Amino acid sequence: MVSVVAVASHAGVSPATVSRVLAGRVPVAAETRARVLEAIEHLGYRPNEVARSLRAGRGRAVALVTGDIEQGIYASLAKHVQSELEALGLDLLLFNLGHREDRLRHFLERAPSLGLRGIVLSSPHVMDMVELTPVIRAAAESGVEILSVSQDLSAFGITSIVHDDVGGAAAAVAHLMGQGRTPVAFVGRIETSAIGRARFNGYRDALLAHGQPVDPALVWDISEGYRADAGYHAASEALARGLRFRAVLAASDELALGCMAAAADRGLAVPDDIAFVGFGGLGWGVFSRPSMTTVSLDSDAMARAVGDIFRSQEGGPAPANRRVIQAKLVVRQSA
Amino acid sequence: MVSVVAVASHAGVSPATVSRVLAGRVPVAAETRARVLEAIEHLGYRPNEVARSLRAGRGRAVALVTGDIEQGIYASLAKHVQSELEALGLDLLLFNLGHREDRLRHFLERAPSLGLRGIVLSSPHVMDMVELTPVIRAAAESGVEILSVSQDLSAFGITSIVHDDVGGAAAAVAHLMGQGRTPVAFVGRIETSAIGRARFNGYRDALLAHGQPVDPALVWDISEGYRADAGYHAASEALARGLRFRAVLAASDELALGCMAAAADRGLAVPDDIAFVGFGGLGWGVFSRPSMTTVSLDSDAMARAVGDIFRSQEGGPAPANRRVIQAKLVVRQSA
DNA sequence: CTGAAAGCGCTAACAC
DNA sequence: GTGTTAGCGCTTTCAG
Repeated sequence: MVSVVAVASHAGVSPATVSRVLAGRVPVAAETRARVLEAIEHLGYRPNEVARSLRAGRGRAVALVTGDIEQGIYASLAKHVQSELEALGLDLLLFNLGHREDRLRHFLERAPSLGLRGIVLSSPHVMDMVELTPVIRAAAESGVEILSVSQDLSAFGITSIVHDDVGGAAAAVAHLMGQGRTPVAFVGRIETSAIGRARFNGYRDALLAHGQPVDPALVWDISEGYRADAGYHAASEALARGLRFRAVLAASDELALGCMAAAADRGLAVPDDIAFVGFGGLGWGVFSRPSMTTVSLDSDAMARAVGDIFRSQEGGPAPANRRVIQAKLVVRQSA
Repeated sequence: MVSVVAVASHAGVSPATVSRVLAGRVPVAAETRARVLEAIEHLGYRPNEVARSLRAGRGRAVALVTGDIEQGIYASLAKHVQSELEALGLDLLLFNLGHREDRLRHFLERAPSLGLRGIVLSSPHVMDMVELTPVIRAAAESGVEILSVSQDLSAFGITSIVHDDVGGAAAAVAHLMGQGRTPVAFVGRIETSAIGRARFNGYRDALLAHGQPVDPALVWDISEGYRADAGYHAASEALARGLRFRAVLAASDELALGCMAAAADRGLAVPDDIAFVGFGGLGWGVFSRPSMTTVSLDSDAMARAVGDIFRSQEGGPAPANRRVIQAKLVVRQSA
């Protein structure tokens, strides 16, 4: 690997000067700079990022910690965050928890020694903040910017970028009520999911606001993950038990798809017999049949907000400790 | 950050001894080791990975370069590869090309300076190997292990892990022929996609093997991406033009979903009027209605093969230059 | 405006 | 078995 020393000797200057030309913050004689630039070009020199990181005390990587990258919403977030970071000259380290939340702690403990610039927590899982706080504080003190995307941890002093899950769920319920599709069931109140809980709260509050009861039998908890199979099983069981409901609000598009399949398998018409609303706004929702009405989340806006945090680190104004992104109901065929 | 020096002084030994205890390759007196371990524990010491990387000349990160992480198959691959790498103590750097292939070159140029352990190329895009070869060679010479996953680049000396796309496509065609669903159309021969091309070749060869003509009007190129909308538009147009076909083989599950939507929108019955086969075997395919017959790809097996490469780097036997993973037809309702 | 020198944290030689 | 030393490649004082 060609180093500063090689460039320096080729240009007949000292390594320090090469470094100065690279940094561009200190004046260097135009003629000297030209010679250095020529040498860099000639030798194909690339500054060693590892050495820079060691020197600087931190590197240029930001970790994205997801619950499950296979779920469309996290994949979408990963895409946009990567793109945003790249524009800032930062790299994205991907860490997928795969619903094994104990691994989060180990990762956080490793963070300072990895020289991470930041960590974007994007797990829906309810975290044991009592256990995690010391680790997070240690990381933060060593200069790692920690933020939560999707789950609100601002109460714990962690900058959070969240969707208006409550508002989104409420909009969905209002839409269903407006069509007279009651009762409305809810699927996806995973006990361990902070997001599932928030969406459930929005559903519950909206029902109450409309003077509707919240029927526990119509709230389907699922054990883990927001995958289609969980939705299928929950809805199938409800239908088998003869529960009466005219609509289902699901905590993810995948869950909603599973539910719709269960309805279809019983010969029910969507949305006439039962209407379905998903959460996420994933691309394929347009092409399911019936196409999916969904509370659309804006990964791009979330990613831009993440970018803002890291931009502000470079001297700009610090963004708010809590940033809320709107969730918008997209009405299609299923409701 | 607590360093070796701090640990050393706390344990009353030299930094080198601490390092030796950590490495575990050199004998250290049991009593000394215990003192060091105690100091490490006591101070909460974590070796600085950046310093290690600088010293060792390379780090512990492997980059996964995807075409589009939002596509289910790449998200799935990312998940499994991350998990596999983690077991090896390696981190995953995610780089999403987003179909802007010129960025690949820049990334490859940066690779050596990032101290990457390896690069997993997982883009379907046809690469300009004439342009890329020098960059790849430079990276390889600096110790970065480069491998291609999904696209066969073994002819260029790049270890490749590929699915049997040809065999998978052939199995799909054979299945459709066995049901008498001819003619069979193909969607997704993207000009710039090596994988789309491979799958098309399998389709073409299988048709010919069955004594069927390959009708150019039934091969739908799409401009970019394997998204559902492209499939929808291609199939809609074909139907609008009155083209006659009884089945469609799509180069991705997303494309197939789009095609099925187009058929549904025209009131056609699936699979009776037209049958559809996707490519990928994504989880939600079970829950589309009709559920999707698909050529199932095995991201997990691919990831394990990737893991094998990096395991072998640590001294084991080097795996073959080309590894083929079977693609298996999964028959569901759509065909 | 430029050079010399120190040092980020670690480990591999090389002594002892 | 253990300590001393040097150096990975870079940037940043500190001199000049």
